[in-house]
Amino acid sequence: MRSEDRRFSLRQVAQRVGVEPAYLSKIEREDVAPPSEPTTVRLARELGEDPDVLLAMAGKVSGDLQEIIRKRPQLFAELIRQLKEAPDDAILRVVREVRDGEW
Amino acid sequence: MRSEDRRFSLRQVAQRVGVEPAYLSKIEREDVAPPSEPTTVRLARELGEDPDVLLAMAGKVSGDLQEIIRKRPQLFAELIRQLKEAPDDAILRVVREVRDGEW
DNA sequence: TGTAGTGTGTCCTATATATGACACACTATG
DNA sequence: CATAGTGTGTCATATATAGGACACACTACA
Repeated sequence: MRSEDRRFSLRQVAQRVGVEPAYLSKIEREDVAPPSEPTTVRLARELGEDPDVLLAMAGKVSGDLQEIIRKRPQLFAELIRQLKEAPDDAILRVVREVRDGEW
Repeated sequence: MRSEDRRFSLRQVAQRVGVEPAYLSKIEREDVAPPSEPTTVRLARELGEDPDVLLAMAGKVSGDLQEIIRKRPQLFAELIRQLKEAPDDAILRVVREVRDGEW
């Protein structure tokens, strides 16, 4: 049905996200540098995508993650570098362990 | 001995770091925005400080860490948010566990 | 066949980022 | 007391970042 597709036209999405259609067009075709974090996040929400994934595609890391790291730089730096080569499921195991963990 | 102190004069350090003395002066007094990542890292090395810590003070997160995160955004996002409130020693335990871990 | 909606190309601009250049006033020292 | 070295204030600037404005050509549909 056309009235459904319409909701995802460039202009409609652009309006909901709060940017100019022409700008959104260029973003989609990667004709311009990726948008700012706030814009990227609004866009992700509008498209039902994971903001962290879109931010990653934009070459960025969410500001809230950065803040967490910055509060204990050495600890997190070591942890993350340690996990650089770890397989996904090893990281997942750590995530669960921490979630269920007693400390 | 003066000749030892001299090595840490603004100008000497500035020269080794590769910036103008006036600029370094402002950086030290936080009269200007923190320098770029490369400059911050060179400065940290010159002062014998941990680059990750200086970067954190500059409100930044090392580019190599960001890259690691960006390669698996969901996994790392969840892990890091999970560890937001964890005490230092809990994180340290995870670090060791991963280091010694079999995967 | 006209009109409403679509995506896109070109040009422009405001703000932030990251730093340099240079002059100046002060201090220690030979 | 002259001079070599110190830190600092002021001004300027180059590049990057983030996005708006507007016109245009195409398509669908009434």
